[in-house]
Amino acid sequence: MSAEPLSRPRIVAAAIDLIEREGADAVSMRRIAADLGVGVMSLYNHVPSKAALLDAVAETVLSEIEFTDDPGADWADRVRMQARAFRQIAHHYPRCTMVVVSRQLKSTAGLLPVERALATLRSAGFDGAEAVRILRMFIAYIVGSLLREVGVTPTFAPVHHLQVDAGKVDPVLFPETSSLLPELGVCDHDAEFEFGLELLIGAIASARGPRGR
Amino acid sequence: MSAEPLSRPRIVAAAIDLIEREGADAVSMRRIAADLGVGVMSLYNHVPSKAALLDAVAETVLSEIEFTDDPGADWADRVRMQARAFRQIAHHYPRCTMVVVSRQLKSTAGLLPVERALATLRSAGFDGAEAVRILRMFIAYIVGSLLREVGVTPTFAPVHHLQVDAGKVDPVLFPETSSLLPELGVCDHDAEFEFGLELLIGAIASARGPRGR
DNA sequence: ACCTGAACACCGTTCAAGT
DNA sequence: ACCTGAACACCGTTCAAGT
Repeated sequence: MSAEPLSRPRIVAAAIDLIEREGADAVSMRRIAADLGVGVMSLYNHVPSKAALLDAVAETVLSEIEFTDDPGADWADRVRMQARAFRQIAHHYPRCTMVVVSRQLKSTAGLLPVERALATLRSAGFDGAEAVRILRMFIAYIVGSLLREVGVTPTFAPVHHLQVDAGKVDPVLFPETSSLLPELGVCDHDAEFEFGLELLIGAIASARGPRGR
Repeated sequence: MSAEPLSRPRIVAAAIDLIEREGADAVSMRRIAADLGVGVMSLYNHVPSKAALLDAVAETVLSEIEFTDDPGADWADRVRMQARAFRQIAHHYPRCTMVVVSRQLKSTAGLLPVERALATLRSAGFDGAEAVRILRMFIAYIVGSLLREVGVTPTFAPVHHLQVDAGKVDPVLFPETSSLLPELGVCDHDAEFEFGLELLIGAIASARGPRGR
């Protein structure tokens, strides 16, 4: 089918394609090989195992984040931009998001974002320990937001099914939930994400001020 | 092996056991059947598919959260307690956490926590839309924190490997990261979680005040 | 109603053989 | 160095047969 030689990047790209087309459950070495028009075992010349391939998928998606950092800008603006850049994963590779988030990478693929975030927070006047703490908090919020956005987090947030079978939610047992079904049934992901982001940045900013820096 | 009859709860319990013992990857219908001392196909009399079984695992773990709500307490205290109760999942069923978080449930299993949270936020004076927004933000933060705690979120937070191969992090390319390796290499999950929780509660509290209620 | 073994269409990966 | 088919030890699930 393709004249190009088999290579690790081409295999990873095929895997990402397959995941976006049919979901992570559809991934198999045999399927990817078929998509590339080669025998299964050919893959193993470039990738040691399926697990390693999925790690490579995660690393690649992570490394494709476009961080356009403006070191001259306000630290809060820089944090905003970095958080939004990270969130782009969910838009560019929605069905890979779970793969990215569920693989424990041991490479340095995700190190650049970390470096930038730490530098930004240090420039805002936080010491090392504070910067790490704050970074972890932002990552927790962002990762959790991505999972909701990608439609994976349980029972909470867009509950279209509940809206549809509104009768299923007993208004006596769950008065608040059933009265808020309209609100629970829709979710403006942009607005939702920005709301929490601003809240966190605001909280961080006022934590920085009072302590006097 | 066991005199008790096969039943859905027994199958789910065996699945949870297996996940906690050997991880989610070890789960197979055949393995669970073997653990229960029955033929594989017997399982299908109580559970329609492996996917449904994993959903049941998620629901069961979710429903075992111990929410001890004190409706008389301060709303901030109630939010604190509910967030901590949710986090108990990571302690009680660490290796099931990813399963819980990665399954999109359509049952009402997780509705009770939602109801309680909404009621608490309404009692604090937030209107319906605000309560939903705030709940989603807390859930994002908690879910993201659980994933870090369970050791699954990529490259960030406890980077023991990086600490071990400290030589791997180029201090020229990643000055902040490499100088903060000690801080990045350890993580007090309790402290980390409480830090973000208090920050969020504080921010919510001051968002409530100014608007005058 | 519940259990079951055989069978089918898949998996990931090892190995020995090719070029 | 790279590719490959056969083979092995697994999968989830359908179906027909048992009780």
